[in-house]
Amino acid sequence: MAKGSVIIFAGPCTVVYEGRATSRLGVGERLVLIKKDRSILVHRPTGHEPVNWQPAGSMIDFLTENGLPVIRASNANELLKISFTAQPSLMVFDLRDTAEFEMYASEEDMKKAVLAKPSLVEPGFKPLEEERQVKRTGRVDILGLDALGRLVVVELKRKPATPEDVRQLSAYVESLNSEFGRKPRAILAAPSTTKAARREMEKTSVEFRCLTPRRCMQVLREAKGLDSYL
Amino acid sequence: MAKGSVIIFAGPCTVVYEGRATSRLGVGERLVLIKKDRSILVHRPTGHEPVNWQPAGSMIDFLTENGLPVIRASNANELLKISFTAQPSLMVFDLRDTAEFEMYASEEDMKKAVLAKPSLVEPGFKPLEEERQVKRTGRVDILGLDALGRLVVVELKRKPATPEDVRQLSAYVESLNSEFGRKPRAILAAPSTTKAARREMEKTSVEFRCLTPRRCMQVLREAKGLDSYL
DNA sequence: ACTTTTATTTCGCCG
DNA sequence: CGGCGAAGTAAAAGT
Repeated sequence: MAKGSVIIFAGPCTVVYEGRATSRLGVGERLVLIKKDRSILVHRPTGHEPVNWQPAGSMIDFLTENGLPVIRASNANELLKISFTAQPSLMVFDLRDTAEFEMYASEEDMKKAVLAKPSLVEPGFKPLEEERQVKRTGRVDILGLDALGRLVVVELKRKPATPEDVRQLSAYVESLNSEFGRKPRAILAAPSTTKAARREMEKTSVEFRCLTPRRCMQVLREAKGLDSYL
Repeated sequence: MAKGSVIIFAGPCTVVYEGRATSRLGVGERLVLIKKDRSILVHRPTGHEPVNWQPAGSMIDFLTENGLPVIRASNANELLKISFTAQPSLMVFDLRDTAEFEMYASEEDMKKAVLAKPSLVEPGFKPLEEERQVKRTGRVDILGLDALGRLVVVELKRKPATPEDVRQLSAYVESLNSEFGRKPRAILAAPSTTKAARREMEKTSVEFRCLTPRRCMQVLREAKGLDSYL
């Protein structure tokens, strides 16, 4: 992360973007942030997302047209052009920031929790493999055996399960059926389901298991506490 | 859009987020933008995405701890806390911005182009309905008939088609099969496909038709040119 | 208000 | 480097 200056232009401008799509924005007062890594953001007075932007590594040119500043940020396939219609204010900040950003309770954390405590899925569940590549279909979160020794595919979601999630899991079931000649059970573990997902599940024998990121965090903390004794 | 002030704090701070997940960020110099709609952004010196944020409508409190400013931005389930470790610089910008943001060549535009010139899908294609609701499955982009009078489901994508897209289209085929007792043809029109999507298509009789947003834009321009004569 | 879909998604991982 | 799935996705559109 290290350090770098951030330049802010504040003033009235028009914005044109040509690239993956095309956009036009008429005259209005905005903030333009340009960072040392040559990422650029155009912010309107509302909305937490920039109206236009260009990711890091763009080529940034500062031009003048009719005595007013113009910023061109371009890469191989995209062009962002910001034309000021009056002299903008200009500020420069030198920022030093070497801190590490840490995030917890991701879907990855949910998987760690299930591997640490498989009964989160159901009593007697035994994980065999994680992230198994299923032929021509994709990757399964966890593959394991249930208490009766039957193959189980587990899909983890940190948000309410959608019909999409159910279809994806069904596709895994079909592929594994082809591969092993036996239909595995399918368990979708998520904090909840949407109604449409429920309907999709009724059609496809996918089972639902309620599992929240919060519960997984608890398990991980307990597991970590145990680790410190080993 | 109208107008509103934007407040920028610049200075060293720590950031804590608790909500859908949990994050921690140690001391470093950052920019904090607060807009009139009470959206809030924390920007590090690099990266075009904010490291932490809170969407519009958050409750924002300005506090003081040990003589230094603390910003708390919270909503029902989430809390963002920014604690400065030295006096930050403070700037306020009053921005007036009423311009309309216009974006072209979206998936919607692709649909308009196909309706204006159905042969983009294939010669003899005749659209019947757009955005048809399919029972318990979702909405189909375009439903029509091919040159031989067979039912055709068309799905449009402005980006390379994924296995996800193929599965979704297959689900439509199944639903329409149940509904009409006849299996429709399925055409996925996109600028390209991923390899995995190709494999998925081989399994499911979904056909691919190359169609780029750029070509659609041309057609729309032509159609617009025609319109001006009518 | 809730669900579903889209996105110039961005980001990270893995082949 | 491309493909693929996740994201505190966010925001828009439909129900």
